[in-house]
Amino acid sequence: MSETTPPLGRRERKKAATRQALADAALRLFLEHGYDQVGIKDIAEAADVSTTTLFKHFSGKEALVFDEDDDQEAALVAAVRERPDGQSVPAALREHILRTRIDVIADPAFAPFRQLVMGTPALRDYGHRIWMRHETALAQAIAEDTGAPQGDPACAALAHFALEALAVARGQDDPRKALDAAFDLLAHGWHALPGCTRSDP
Amino acid sequence: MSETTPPLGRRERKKAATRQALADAALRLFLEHGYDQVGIKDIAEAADVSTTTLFKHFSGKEALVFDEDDDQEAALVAAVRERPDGQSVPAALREHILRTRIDVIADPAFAPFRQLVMGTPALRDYGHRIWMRHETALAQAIAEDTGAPQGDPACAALAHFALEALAVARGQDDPRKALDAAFDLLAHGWHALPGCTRSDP
DNA sequence: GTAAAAAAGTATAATGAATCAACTTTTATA
DNA sequence: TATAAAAGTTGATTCATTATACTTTTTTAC
Repeated sequence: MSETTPPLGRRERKKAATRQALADAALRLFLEHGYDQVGIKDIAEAADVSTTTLFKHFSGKEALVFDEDDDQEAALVAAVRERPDGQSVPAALREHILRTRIDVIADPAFAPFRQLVMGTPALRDYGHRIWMRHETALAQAIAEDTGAPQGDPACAALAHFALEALAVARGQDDPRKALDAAFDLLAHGWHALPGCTRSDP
Repeated sequence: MSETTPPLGRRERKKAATRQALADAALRLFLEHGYDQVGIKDIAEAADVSTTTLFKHFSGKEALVFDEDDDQEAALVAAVRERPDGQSVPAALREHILRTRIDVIADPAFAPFRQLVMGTPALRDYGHRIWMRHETALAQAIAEDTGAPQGDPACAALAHFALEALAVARGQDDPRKALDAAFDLLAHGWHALPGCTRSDP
């Protein structure tokens, strides 16, 4: 669906292996000693390459932790395009994010990784940034779906807020409940909330 | 309203002067040559202080560009608390943000500054981060206003989205229109939009 | 009014991420 | 097989930021 498919040459195989060795070494060391306690040099040494080689594979220290997920964007767009009949766009996005980004991380096996990322500002920010990269693609998919013009501000807003909903949810005690609250707001608006007195149309 | 009020000692006066000299020199140099072309050393020299002194006044290179606005948060909270009768929370926030963060910047005199910040990823991100710092205070103000419990996820979501609306608006051709679209979404929900077929309750 | 404390500032060196330039080895291919 | 492209290496270099140890200024308390 993307690159040179199955027949990888020896070259690309070795390249991928080096890259993987770097990512593995980095994650292991970060989990063992903490992100700030591990230097680029340590990682390169552990993977038995030079630091310059490391930077040819990864754009920076934080990138070592995140797999550059190409499919993630496709899945997000598909969640909108191929949602079941009768399901609204916000509902489709809520379910997709809940399934792929909240429930998965809730697995106790991911706890140390989760703790590493959320406990390191540089990693939290970087993760958030690459997640938000899907904003324009998602906005476009929503616009197409609803027949709105390219770059319609309402679609752009929904796309942005839907992606941000993940950050909101993660900052709360009960992420699932918080995600529901955020998407209820996006679906029905603040005026639809119970304790919303003093409102004007 | 905050610090040692009028009677500033010589010490604090000089300190403030040094700080201002640094901020002025930084902004001037950044505007002249671009953020990445100016080093910390250049700024310190222009303000005639050592680089160590610079870092005693500012937490980092990006902070030189932004006045650490203490009142900003107070104004945001006040916009919710002291809004006119009959105005909803989203409407109050929309107006406040439009007035203090969109219309002001639209002044052509701010164009170079605006261009500097928006054209420099490090500055754009930093500015966004300090703006989002008001999230919890705003969420609390909203919760108090509506009688919701502390840390209510719907209030947290509204606070987050309302602040993010600024970023959405700035990324569009017509920021004012985009801000309206974003706040319409927050106020009335996606289901209230015209081209919103295939929706479920 | 002076002495001690607190705070601002300086110089210098170190760390750590990221980049640059020049070179070697490996792999693929014409 | 020759050769070009890509992977990797070495070593130096830049730049923001921090640490250490020192000097000067201003305040405050006696």
